[in-house]
Amino acid sequence: ARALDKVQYQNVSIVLADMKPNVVHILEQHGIQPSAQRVAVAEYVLHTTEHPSADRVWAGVQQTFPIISRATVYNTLNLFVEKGLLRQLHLAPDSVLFDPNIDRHHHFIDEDTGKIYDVPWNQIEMSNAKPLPGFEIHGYQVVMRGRRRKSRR
Amino acid sequence: ARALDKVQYQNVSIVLADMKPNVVHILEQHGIQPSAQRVAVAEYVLHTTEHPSADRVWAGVQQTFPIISRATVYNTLNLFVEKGLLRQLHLAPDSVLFDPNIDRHHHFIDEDTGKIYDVPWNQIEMSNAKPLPGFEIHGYQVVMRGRRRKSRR
DNA sequence: CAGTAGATTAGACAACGTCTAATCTTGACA
DNA sequence: TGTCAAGATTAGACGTTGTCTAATCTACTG
Repeated sequence: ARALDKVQYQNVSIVLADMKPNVVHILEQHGIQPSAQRVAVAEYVLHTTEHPSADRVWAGVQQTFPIISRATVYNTLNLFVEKGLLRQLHLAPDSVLFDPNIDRHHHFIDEDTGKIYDVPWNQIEMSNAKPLPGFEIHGYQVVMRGRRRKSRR
Repeated sequence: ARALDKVQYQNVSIVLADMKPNVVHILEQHGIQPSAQRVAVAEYVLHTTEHPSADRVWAGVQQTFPIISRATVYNTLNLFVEKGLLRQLHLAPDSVLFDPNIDRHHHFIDEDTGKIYDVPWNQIEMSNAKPLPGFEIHGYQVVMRGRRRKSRR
């Protein structure tokens, strides 16, 4: 695997000091060419416990990697989803969210803030989650909605 | 309750022949002023088993009620949701969908066509669907994804 | 050191949903 | 019935999200 400790674009070169080689390996294991931009996006999106939107990722990555375009972030995130590195969530009306947790789990949505929380898979017992007749099921999850309880005593 | 058998706008009057008075009562029961446009939207959206988007509703209503603007359809659908007549679904990346079925139920998404099917509430047995600590839960549902099975023999 | 495949880019573009100011209709009241 | 205020509707502008395209750049090959 290559070092990938710097990248240059348009005569400007950028040193990627803190890039853990770990991320490069993850990309390669998923059959993704580890360009510097992709490493930067992976570095951000795989190390968050939130569920950021594409533009949120763009803003976050730009802080450590200023030279990256919006199109690349969108391309990269879609590539990661295609390669099984991320999952897309369609839970909010505003935008698609990306979930770095690819293990089975459920979601809880705070209706006030829009924040999304992971719920462990085995916290909910479920049975008879069968597909419709004539269909095959690819996956399922429980989506819960609620809001923070008023503190009382 | 008023008759509401016609409406006029900009010197053009439209007769609402087939409007079931039933729909007018439903609107009034939910505290909604039954204008002609609202009745037309309700007539369409409450009598479908699909899960149309707002623009889909607009197109559908226009076939029987040509004089209605896009803004009114959006306003009306949002009003219906606010008054508990419809529910919003955030299942697809493209647009918000509206569900005339306000009873508890689950959903199955055909990943090929994007079509959404209702799944009866009691078909799935679930337990321990508790809120996160410090939260109160407002509702929950199971979202399943899959595709039509290839026919074989 | 060229040549080529793949990655990146800026900006145009399309779709969805909201907003605003103006206009219209309705219902109340005289 | 005529007037008026409150509410409903409208066209179009606008903002955001996401995709697309053609051009440019980088990295790999020999």
